[in-house]
Amino acid sequence: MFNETKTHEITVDTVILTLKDDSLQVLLVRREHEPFKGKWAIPGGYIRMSEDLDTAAVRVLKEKTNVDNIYLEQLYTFGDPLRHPVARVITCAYFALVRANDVSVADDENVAWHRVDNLPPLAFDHKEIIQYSLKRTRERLELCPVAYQLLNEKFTLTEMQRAYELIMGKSLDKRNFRKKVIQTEGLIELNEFSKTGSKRPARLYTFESIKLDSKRAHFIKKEKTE
Amino acid sequence: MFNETKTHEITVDTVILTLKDDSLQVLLVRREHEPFKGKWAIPGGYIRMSEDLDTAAVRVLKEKTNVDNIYLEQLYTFGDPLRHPVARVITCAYFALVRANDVSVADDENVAWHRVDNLPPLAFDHKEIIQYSLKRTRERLELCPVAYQLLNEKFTLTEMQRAYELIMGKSLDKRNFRKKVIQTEGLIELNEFSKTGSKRPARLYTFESIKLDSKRAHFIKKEKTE
DNA sequence: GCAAAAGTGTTCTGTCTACACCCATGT
DNA sequence: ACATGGGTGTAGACAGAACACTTTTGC
Repeated sequence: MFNETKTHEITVDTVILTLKDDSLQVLLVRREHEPFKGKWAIPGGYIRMSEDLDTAAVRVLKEKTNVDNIYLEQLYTFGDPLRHPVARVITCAYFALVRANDVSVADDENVAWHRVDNLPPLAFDHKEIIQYSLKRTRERLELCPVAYQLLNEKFTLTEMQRAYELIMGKSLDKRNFRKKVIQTEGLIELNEFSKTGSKRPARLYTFESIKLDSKRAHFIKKEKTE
Repeated sequence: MFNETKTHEITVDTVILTLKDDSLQVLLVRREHEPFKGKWAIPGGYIRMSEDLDTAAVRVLKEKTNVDNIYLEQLYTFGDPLRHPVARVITCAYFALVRANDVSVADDENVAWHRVDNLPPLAFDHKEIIQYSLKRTRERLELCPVAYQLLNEKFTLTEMQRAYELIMGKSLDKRNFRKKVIQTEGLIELNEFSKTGSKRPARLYTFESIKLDSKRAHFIKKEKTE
């Protein structure tokens, strides 16, 4: 009976997604300790006694990537008693969308971006968590333009379309995409043009700085319909 | 530093919703102990070491209502350090949709259904949890006909429409509602008619027994589009 | 002048909304 | 026969999908 009432450990783990090298990538860290020593895992940590779950997730993100003020949303809480081979650890999973440029990661043999379509073997149930975060990201994208969280502050519509395509995993019609996206509230057309490349310059756009955090994320759909 | 790495207590709390007396109601239990002794709260309990979170939620539900095999979905994990005035208790909240007829509750001064539009003062952050469960239920209802989880096995379309109206909080057009609902996959038109009442008998419908559990709930939308 | 990406409209189709009357039964 | 809730169809608005050519620049 003691066994049945004992409390459990609880952690936060965060799936950190970015666009990089024309693919959707997730930040993984190599585990330094058993279990799964040497395996890749999504970054996580314990929750301090004075911290809200969101705050803990923000802290973990900041520690790993040195970014804050980004899109961060609680994903799901995973509590299978067998998910951890040794202890009983329940994890409250978050996911974050970050701009690759904003991130300063020690991208070395122990911390690295991995393409979500080519993941290495992962510790615990982290593969399932990542898969679920992708599903949720797609759902979010259908409701609101969170993709701009992955883009630079100024971006072309082609870049934005490519972000959508990478996340949704399918190609989109250029005209339909633009027709829809230009009537998105908050999108601002700039009088600037990308000067990259040897082709026709593309108009740049930006987004009003709508601060989305995990608290507001619950209400995205509601806000849209009101 | 000890304080910062100490583990936390974790519970599951379940918002149990039903339709009763032409209103959406939630099952509340009166707290027997401090803190909030005597206040109403949603039922909850500790997670056993060998239990998955879903299993714990099912168990709590079974203990309180003696129903199982109903719609149960993880809602959100609430972890504000101030949500519990004494200890640090993180709660993984679930919500369940049950048929009032299936439930056997000791409906007394300590366990009772309450209309969601007229809640008594609640312990902890349980009001917020209930509000969020209503929002989620509305979202689910837009994607799939979970309302049948609240209806008797055989029901009339008018009953189903009323369920939608109570959950969505607005009245619906009868013809549009029927047009949409009759093309829902899984709805079966019976050659039986309700003989209640003194008016024209209404055709009865039923649903194929699609077993929805919290695991599948993640994939409801996906299944619909595939 | 040509290669390469940027930019631009129309038609069709299916879905959602608004809306009013007849039907079957019990009393 | 009448009161009551059950049951039905159509027209307009809107959103999403399919689809091809012209424009601007660097080389």
